[in-house]
Amino acid sequence: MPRSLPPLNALRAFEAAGRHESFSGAAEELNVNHSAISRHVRGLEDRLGAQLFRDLPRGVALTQAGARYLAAITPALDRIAEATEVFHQRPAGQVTVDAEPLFTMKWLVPRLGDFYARFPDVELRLQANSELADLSRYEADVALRFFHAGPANQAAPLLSDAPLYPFAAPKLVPTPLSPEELLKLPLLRDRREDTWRHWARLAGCPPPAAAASDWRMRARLAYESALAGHGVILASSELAQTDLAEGRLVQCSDIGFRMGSYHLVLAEGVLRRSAVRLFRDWLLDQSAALRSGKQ
Amino acid sequence: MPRSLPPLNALRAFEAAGRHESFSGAAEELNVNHSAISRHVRGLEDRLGAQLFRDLPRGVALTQAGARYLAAITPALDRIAEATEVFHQRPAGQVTVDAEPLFTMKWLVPRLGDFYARFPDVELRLQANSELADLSRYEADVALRFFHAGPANQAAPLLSDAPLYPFAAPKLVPTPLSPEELLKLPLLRDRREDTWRHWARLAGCPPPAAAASDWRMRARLAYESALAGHGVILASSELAQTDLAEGRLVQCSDIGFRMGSYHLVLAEGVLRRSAVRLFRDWLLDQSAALRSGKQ
DNA sequence: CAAGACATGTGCCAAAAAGGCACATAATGT
DNA sequence: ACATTATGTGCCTTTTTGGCACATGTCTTG
Repeated sequence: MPRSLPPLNALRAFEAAGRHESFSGAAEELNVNHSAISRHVRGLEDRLGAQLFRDLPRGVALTQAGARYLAAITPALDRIAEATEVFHQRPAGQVTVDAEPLFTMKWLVPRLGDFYARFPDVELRLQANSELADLSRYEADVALRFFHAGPANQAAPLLSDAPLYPFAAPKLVPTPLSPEELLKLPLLRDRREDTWRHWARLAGCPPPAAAASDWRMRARLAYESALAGHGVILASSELAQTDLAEGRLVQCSDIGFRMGSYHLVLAEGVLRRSAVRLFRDWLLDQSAALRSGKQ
Repeated sequence: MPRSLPPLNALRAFEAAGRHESFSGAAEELNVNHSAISRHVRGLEDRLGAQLFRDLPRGVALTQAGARYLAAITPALDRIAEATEVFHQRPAGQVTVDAEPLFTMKWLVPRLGDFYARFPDVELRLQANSELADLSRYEADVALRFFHAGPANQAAPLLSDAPLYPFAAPKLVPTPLSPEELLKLPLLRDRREDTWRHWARLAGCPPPAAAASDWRMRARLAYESALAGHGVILASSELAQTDLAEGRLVQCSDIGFRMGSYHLVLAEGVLRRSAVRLFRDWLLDQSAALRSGKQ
């Protein structure tokens, strides 16, 4: 049941001619010669097998069928024009974004160049907070947060569910290691979760013994320590992406797992602001592009 | 504020591609090569300055902006297709038409050839009644009636408001006459109205004396009598049109007047039937064409 | 893991559509 | 009668559209 549409350019000519009840008027509106309108309308009439205009001593008038048709076509084209309008306005405004520090630095900031280029008139205000707090407390419009979330969460769409893998500076570990060897290295531990214990279980090894370097630190510090070659970190492959690509980190093992995922949380009612909608759309597109394999 | 529409053919390509989330699929639907779709979409993206699709490892997916746009475009195109559909179906059905006998013969019947040619599957059932009767009494769908009507009547649109002029067979009156001479000829009078008295007043003459031939007869008979050369008739110039064109009648004077007009009356609810809508539209178009000077 | 199938991008060229110009017709108003 | 307005049409140019063939990159399958 492929839908059968009339020639759309002829339709635009007809619609303008119908509104003006004048081919010349339509021609002027569409910046073409009157003969173009005349031909389009005639072509459309032939194609539809119906007379749309009637000759007047001076000009033309819609027939009943033409008037009826016009009454359907005009709002349809209006709707198209309206939907298209959106792309022509350069949206402006501020968006306040609250995100976890490591995510901000390693995921968000590297992509913002694209956003700034596309929407130079939208001002992003970045805030870094680790805690899962009420958005209104920080006066943020959107927050990017890590949840131990279940599956699809309508209210908080997924941004990143990349699994955690072990990463280290290449000077510490020039080449992939066996799990046993890896667990003998200094393990950088996040302040909040003992992810290494979980990893060891997955790898089929005994839980790693506590060591001098096992001080648990904030994610941001742990990551910097890994970059400095002080140990191995379990980090999201998406966060590590740029450092991996530029050789500052290497992936030490194929064994990885998911602890949760990053999600987008919106403050009440902010979607009414076009700048916020824009940022949200852009974020979700970035996320989808990342997950679909390409950049 | 000329509305700015995107290239509509590109839009159709985008819409199909968006629905399928596949350029090949869209190409198949539109019976073109996939490269045509690819180019159209790219052109639209360039023109809108926004990305509508994202590359997938295999195929494409809509971006947020693309999805939002599609959601507006699809119903608009649907609406166009729906409105266009009407022209493709060959409407069928019966329409029962009740009209005054003279109007039927001299106005309606001469034009019906056009109707039959356009809508061969619509069956017209013609009835002739002189009286202004309830439509339902005759079981007619539409009636064509002469009113002494005021101006625009929404419920009963105008069909013909041509003025009455004196007509006669050329063998009786080979050339236009002065009113005085004209009033000496046998005057054919309609059974219901003494229109000659009115005409004489307009022409600035005394009311015509009663004569042997002044028998008032039905309009149809009066008209036939005029054709046969038995006298002069006051008749609507639109009704006399064909006989005038073919030389069976000549107009005897430029003095004319309006007694009322022919209108279209519809029975309750019959507009729900497409055949009736069609006949009504056709009638109104005929009427408008006639009044606008051309055929 | 190699081979084939899929899905899309692109250069090049041909076909088709659209548009402009000039002129014709027809009606209107001075 | 004549300029003006509004549209139809033949002829030609320009623009758009589309197809083909090939390239890339991925997924599937034996």
